[in-house]
Amino acid sequence: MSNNLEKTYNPKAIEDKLYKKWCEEKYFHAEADRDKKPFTIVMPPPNITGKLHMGHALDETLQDILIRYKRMQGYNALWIPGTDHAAISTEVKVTNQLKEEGIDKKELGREKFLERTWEWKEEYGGTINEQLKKLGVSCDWDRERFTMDEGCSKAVEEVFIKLYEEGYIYKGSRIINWCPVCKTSLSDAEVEHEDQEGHFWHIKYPIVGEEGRFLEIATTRPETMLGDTAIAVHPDDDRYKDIVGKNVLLPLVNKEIPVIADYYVDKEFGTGAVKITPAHDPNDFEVGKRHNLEEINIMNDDATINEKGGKYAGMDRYEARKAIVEDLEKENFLVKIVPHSHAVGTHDRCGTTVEPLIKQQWFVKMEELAKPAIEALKTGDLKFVPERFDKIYLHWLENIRDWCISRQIWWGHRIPAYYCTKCGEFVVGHEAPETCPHCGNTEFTQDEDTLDTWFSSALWPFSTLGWPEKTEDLDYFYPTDVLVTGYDIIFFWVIRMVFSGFAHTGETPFHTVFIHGLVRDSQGRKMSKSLGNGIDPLEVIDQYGADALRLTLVTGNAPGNDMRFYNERVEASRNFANKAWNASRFIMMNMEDKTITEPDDSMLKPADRWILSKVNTLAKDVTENMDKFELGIAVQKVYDFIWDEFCDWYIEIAKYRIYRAEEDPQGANCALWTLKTVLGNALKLLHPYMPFVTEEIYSVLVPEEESLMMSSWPEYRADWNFPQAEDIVEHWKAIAKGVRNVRAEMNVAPSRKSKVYIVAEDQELCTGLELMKEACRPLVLASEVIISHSTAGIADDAVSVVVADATVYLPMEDLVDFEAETARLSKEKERLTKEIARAAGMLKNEKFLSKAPEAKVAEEKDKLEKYTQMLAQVEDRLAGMNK
RNA sequence: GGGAUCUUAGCUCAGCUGGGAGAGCACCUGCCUUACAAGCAGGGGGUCACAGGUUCGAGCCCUGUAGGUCCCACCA
Repeated sequence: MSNNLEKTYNPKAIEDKLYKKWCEEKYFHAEADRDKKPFTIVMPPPNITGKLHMGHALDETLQDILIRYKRMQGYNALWIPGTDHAAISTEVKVTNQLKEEGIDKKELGREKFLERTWEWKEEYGGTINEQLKKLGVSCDWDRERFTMDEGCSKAVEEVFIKLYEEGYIYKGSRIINWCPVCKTSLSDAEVEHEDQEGHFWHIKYPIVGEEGRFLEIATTRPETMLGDTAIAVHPDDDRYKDIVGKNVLLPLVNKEIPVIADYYVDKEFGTGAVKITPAHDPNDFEVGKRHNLEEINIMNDDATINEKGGKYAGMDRYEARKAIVEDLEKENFLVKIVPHSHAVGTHDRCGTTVEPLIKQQWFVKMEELAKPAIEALKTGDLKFVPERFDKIYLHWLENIRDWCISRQIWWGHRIPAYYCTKCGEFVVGHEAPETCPHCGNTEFTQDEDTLDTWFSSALWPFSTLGWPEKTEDLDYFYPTDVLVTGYDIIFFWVIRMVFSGFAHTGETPFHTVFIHGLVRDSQGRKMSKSLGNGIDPLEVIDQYGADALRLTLVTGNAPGNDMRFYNERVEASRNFANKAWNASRFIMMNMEDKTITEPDDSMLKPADRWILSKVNTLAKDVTENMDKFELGIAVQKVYDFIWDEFCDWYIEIAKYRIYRAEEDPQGANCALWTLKTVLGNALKLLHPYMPFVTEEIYSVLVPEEESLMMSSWPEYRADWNFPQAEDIVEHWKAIAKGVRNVRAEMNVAPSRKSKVYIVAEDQELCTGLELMKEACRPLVLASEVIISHSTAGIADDAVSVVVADATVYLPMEDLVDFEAETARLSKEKERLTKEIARAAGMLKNEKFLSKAPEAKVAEEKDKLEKYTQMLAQVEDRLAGMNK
């Protein structure tokens, strides 16, 4: 930056360079150190199937802001990165890739398939990390983990065995969600319910022994009638009371099934009679259990009808539906077809309609495990930001059902259960036993199933720190501090991490869950591959820089809310980076060839004190906001400070002394020192949000320091509190605004300078204003500024501007339209009259006086006084005009 | 069916424990003023969805209404 100063900020020229330096210097690395307080975040591991999308960009940016902030505050900040093996997603991807090569997964075999998947992981698994680096994330790459690496796998095995031995894991035959395309079971969380337009088929079943009498049922899935084993009605339903206990004839199948009574049935819905298919519906399964009904599975794993389906065998479930409806119609069993929309479960990874099936699966018994997780939230050991997500968390945990953890796929942690080849009994353990405890056999085969991908990520906060070993890292960094993630993943992951933390480490894995929303497109739609409306963060970085992207993602949005993303917003952020860059460029240009020293306190002008005071307050406010996770508010304050206070006012005021460096080197030094100091602090406050541009500027501004990211966070200091200086500068600002305003209204050319008279009664104010007279002269476009107590010597028709405690006069008779000036003053009079009425009204209110806080009452009194005085001045002016 | 959340300027959204309505973009006017036209200065524009209530005081708290979004849920 020093020699060839680029006029606009060019992120490409610095980002990669700085990131490389940070890595080389090991700034991101953290080791346990008992002299420092730890601050730990584990990164939600991106899937190895994925590439960086806006959701990641947001998630990682928030984490990076927190970790950089805490690091600067002196914490031993550790951020652990890693990736997730994403069991089903990856298996689907690799399977498809093989398919394109004409290779069938089954034929390839398990071993070869896994080899292939590992290759795939090596090739693509790391790309997302490279993309993350473009964002500037300061995570500890030396500690990068993978959910299927040795340590994590060990943790998974340990947990499985432990939970099994404690009775929390069991194997059972239960109805589960089955994906007929992926051919695996799914947990409830992996099933998405979407409303689909379907039909209600009304079918009549002949009642056995009552010739000509039928029982009419309504169903959305006629094909499952092949597996019907009963018809259920409500016990109190008078329509059907007499036929409970009788049999009906199942059409097409020609089998007699009983009519049973069960409270599950809703009398008001449909016909009040429900066909019961225990093997293909979760409710029917429950009803079947209560009534000891036979469970007839009529489907194969690919959702075609099996041999139990008679003539329909071999048909797909939807073909079978069509054929069955046709046959029912042919044989006069179909009463009517009514359009009906209802919720259909689909697999969240592939969109296939889920088929409820009875299967042998492994489950985690949840009720007991959920209790400490519920308790933690209630006691405050765990909290959500924003709080409203408490309810979602609690509702899920309080209604939790057992977790189906086995998957019939190959990519994942294999279940550590070993089956005796002779008697078929199994043993759970780290490896197969020597001999079967049941029959003495010595041959075993391991369970073919793998575990739900979330089973391993549930252990992430402690498996990454070495658990189950009792490592120093675990002892020092665990529990972690904050978990940052989207609300869409609370069920899958957050809840499972919390109960796992309690079950295996005895404590919550983090004390705060910081939840963010989704990044949507400019029209508010979810970004998706199918819509093709996704915006690639890397392209945004390429075009505008990582800092601009990061700033965009954290501003203009309240925590937990979704946000819309569009380039105009990034442009605004980029412009801000450029603004900061240019302000710095200006300062650097003027600092060249000079040694800046800290001036004696007495040398400081009101403007210097004012801006020091401002940046000091800013540090305090920003820290408070960040501690409350109000990141958007915090950075907005820094933005406003840099642009509106520092650039628009302080730099402009400082120019006077800078340009007179030769006549007054001490004054220039004083201004430059203040510029450097204040900018340095502002850069620190901005650094967590915009790490690259701030680091680059800082390295030139403060070359004596090693790095901005490793520097210390500004703290509020009592000696940088200058209310009097602030008062003077605020007066000057009001004067400048008033002058500019009036000139603009009168269309005075900017090039035309005028004399500016400031008349104020208060001596102290006059003295204060006088101190900055020359520095502020350009701000009021003045040829000369005259400050005094009286209007003596000012032409009667001079234009006046009334500000608090003072009146400003601009003698521009030739340029001013007399009528326009009268009108303007009248308008001003009206405004002031209103303000006075408002304040006076409040002060007349007895209740206000007695109940409002004293400070508020005093404030209103001050305003009343101020406006009254201003009104008098305006009226004076008007009287003068009308002479 | 249960729950959450939103409704504020033309657009997208902030607005922390209640104390004179804000930003960015867009728009209008004037400026290439030696850091920045990705800029500077000035300006217009809002019944804070609606109706009640609490309060000295409500965009903010309470109740209800309307509309939108999302999540959960075993009415076949």
